Amino acid sequence: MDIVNIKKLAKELNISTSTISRAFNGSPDINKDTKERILAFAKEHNFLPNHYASNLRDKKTKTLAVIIPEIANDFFSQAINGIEEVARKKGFYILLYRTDDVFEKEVSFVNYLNNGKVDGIIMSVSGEANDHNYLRQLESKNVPVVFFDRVYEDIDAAKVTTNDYDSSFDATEHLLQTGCRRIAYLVVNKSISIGQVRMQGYMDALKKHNVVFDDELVIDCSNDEKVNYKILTKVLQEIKPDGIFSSVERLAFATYYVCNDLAIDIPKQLKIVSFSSLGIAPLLSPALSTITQPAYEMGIKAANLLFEALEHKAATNHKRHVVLKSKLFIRRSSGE
Amino acid sequence: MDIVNIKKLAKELNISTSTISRAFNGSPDINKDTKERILAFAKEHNFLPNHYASNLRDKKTKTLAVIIPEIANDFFSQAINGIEEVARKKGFYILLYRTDDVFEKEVSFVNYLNNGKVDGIIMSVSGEANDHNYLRQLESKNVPVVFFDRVYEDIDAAKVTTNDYDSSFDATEHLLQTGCRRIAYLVVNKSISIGQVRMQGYMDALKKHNVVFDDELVIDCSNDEKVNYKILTKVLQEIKPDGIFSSVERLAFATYYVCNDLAIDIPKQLKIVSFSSLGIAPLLSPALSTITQPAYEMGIKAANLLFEALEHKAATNHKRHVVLKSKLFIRRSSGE
DNA sequence: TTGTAGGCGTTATCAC
DNA sequence: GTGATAACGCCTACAA
Repeated sequence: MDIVNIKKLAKELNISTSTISRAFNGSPDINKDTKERILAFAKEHNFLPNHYASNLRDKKTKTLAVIIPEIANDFFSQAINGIEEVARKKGFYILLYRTDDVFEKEVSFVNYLNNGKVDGIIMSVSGEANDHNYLRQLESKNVPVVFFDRVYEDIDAAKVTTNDYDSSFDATEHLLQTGCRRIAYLVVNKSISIGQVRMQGYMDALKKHNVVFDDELVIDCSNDEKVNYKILTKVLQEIKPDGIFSSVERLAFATYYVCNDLAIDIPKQLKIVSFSSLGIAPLLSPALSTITQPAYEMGIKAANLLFEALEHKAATNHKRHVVLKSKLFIRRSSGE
Repeated sequence: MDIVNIKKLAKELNISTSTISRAFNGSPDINKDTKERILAFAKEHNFLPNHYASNLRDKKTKTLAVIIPEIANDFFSQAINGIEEVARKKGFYILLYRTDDVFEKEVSFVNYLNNGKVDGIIMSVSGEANDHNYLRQLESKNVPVVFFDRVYEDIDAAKVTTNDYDSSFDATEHLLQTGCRRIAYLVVNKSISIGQVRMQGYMDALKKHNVVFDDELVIDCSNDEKVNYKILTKVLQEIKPDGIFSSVERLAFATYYVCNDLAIDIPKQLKIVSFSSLGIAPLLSPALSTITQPAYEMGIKAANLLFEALEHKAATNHKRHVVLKSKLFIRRSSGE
């Protein structure tokens, strides 16, 4: 017997489809025995209500989209874990999308979602200096959005970030205090707000310590490892910084590789601090000093904000911006 | 104007819903001008066909589920990247689910999918010695399944694995050749097939070199880092192996931490080789010798197998098992 | 407590 | 090349 829908089940059981529906939806208006009989029979025949049909009826997808620049990255994968944790408790499922930091992919995916595909969206964005109207359209369709880590300031959505300015200031100051005077700032995308905020912390720390900001020391890197290797090789050979403040984990690793090949001693000749969520930073050679963001907690918080918006549609007008604290871990790469 | 569905669009344009539908589905039976007019108008009003309604009609979800034990793990996140890559090209989306290596979660999620929620499933499994009937039910509903890395041998589905036996044999032999005689085998879940296959390679290498297998040297670890730390501390203090062959990346890291704290010198006092997809293994202190699986390629392959099954439902009867090759990288943790 | 009927938004079939 | 209509599987008034 190949029972596939509520109708056939109804026929088999000599019962109406509505009663069956009630059995599956925790309705109080149903006899306990009837319900048990239905559920038992359904289970036996391996039946479950079709999610798409239910959704078509009541416009609840129980699904949320997570849009991030990359997956194979400790920060993001930990954040996903946090989001998943919350989503699961709520009985929600996750549609995952990776933008590779390409703005167009972000736009096309968000547009695709713009038709009742998901109940809400959690994202870390990829393109700053662009038109963000595709996001405003979601708002008009009541699909709440929560940004985490990388946000668009011009969009009125809930946001979860970390105290990037302070961390960057502290990390730079730390490098200065260990004696660095020519600190390079490594960044992938200067234009996105997070890159700017972090750079501001860096600049202000320099200023406080009367070190002149040198434009040459702001190193714009790429997403391509080989390109970064070349860029950094050139920087270490020609610009010769004595400190590195990396706003992106990947760039710190690239620096390590270059130092290995150029036989530059970390931390003697070059001190390094980097934003990083790598759990095994202490195991690197030398142990990497990190600004570690609470990635998992950020995921949890972002998901909670989303569910708040979902659950009290009304109170959604005051969008919240939650700022969590990162932690600076000083290790051998910037110490003695 | 708040156009939300094909009907209202039709009214606005003085055109039938069928024509609009045709415009969106690349039907040849439509006047080019009409089509352009419709698409332009739709775009202007931010309309897209509702995915759930379409699905209800033609039973194509354009979505596939990816079920894995963990996300924050280089192997799996790289594999997801590969899967995503292929899925995207096919216009498919990904529903991600993490089992935390808990068999019950795997079952409950798969059961949830058992109602037309997705077109296919790619998974790396979590519970070996169990009843896998929940998976057989998918088969009857024509939801193809592809396993990767961790598979159930008793389920007739396409599989993508690596040459685990050979790699394990080679890694163990390498340790023996560097002089190790008491090599501990670290494993998380002895019972799953992948743990067994890797252990067999280990045992056979021992035998070939006339080293007696010692049960005491098979170290059953957990998913909890603190517990592992304790277990490994005890092992290094009491059982005192001179080599470690770790079937799971995480356990190698734990060993590093323990060695740091016990002041055990790697590789002088203890040599280590581990399965690992960590890109920065060379940057560890000391650089970690790894068996590196082609995670990304495995994801690609798994997704391709799934699409094959999806596209030629007929030819699905001979399920394929693809075996890719891992690579042994010998670095300082097991050398001089 | 249970049943009937209409509709969610789309598309395939058939007619024109 | 276009339009009317039924159906996909489910849920919720409303009626009984």
